[in-house]
Amino acid sequence: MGTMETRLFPAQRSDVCRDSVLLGPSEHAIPASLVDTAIAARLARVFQALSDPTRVRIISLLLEHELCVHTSTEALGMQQSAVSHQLRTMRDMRLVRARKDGRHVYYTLDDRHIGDLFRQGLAHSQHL
Amino acid sequence: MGTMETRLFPAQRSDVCRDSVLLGPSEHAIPASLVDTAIAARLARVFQALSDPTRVRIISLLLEHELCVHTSTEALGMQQSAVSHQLRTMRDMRLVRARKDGRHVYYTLDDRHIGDLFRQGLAHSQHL
DNA sequence: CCCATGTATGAATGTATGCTCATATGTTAC
DNA sequence: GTAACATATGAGCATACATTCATACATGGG
Repeated sequence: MGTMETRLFPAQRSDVCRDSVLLGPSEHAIPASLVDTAIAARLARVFQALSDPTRVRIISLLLEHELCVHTSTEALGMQQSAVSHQLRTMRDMRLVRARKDGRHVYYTLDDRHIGDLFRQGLAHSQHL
Repeated sequence: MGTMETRLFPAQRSDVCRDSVLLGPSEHAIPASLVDTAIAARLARVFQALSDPTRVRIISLLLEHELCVHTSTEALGMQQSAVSHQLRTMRDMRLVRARKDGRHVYYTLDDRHIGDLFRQGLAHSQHL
């Protein structure tokens, strides 16, 4: 966690535009914190996985314990097809895992980090 | 952080389908953790704000200090118009704040929580 | 074996969204 | 004023994606 030490709120008037006067016109100092394109894409993908209301609600459902598709469908008040499609998406995104038992399929959150992100996002969205 | 105590990985076979046997056919116990539709929508919106590679890169840029549009544009290697459009979106989403100075406009992260979310998401995306 | 139940999936559709191009607005310098 | 620079914005386009409908697949009960 403490890998990236960055004070967020200096709000210094230290723009690189000023630096460019010292460095020369095209010699802009690109902030070292700029993430690589590939990294950015992966990170965006993670957030995108959580960027849909239905998926958010599914995650909240699974925070407590695993649920089968049928129950989730009823809890969400949506069509079974829609839920299955989302669960498929979420499986591809490694958000959930499926366990088959007879004709039921039970879904669980794949990773506790997902729950953590969910909760932190929730905290932020409430203090907005 | 410790507001919601949920063990994520009991993987108990405690689905409500089983409970429904006890409760009656349509008497499914909906997990209390299921968030309200409005809450879910807001939360999804927060994550959606971070769900685009360009926005992610912009956030990473602004982690260190404020930057003007021009510098950001060069750092990102994108068209000025594209960056301005994104910054506009991000302003609407309360991700960034603008400060005007002469012909420059400097952007900062609006809230330190954004940086926190960013870092936590980054951590998750890397351990995937 | 047949039927009900639980789940998955493909096609179609509507909508959201990110980018580009062109252009408008605002500011500084000459 | 006029030119150069910095930023914003609207229209158009292409793509991504969430849902619905119809249907297929799988399993268990009678």
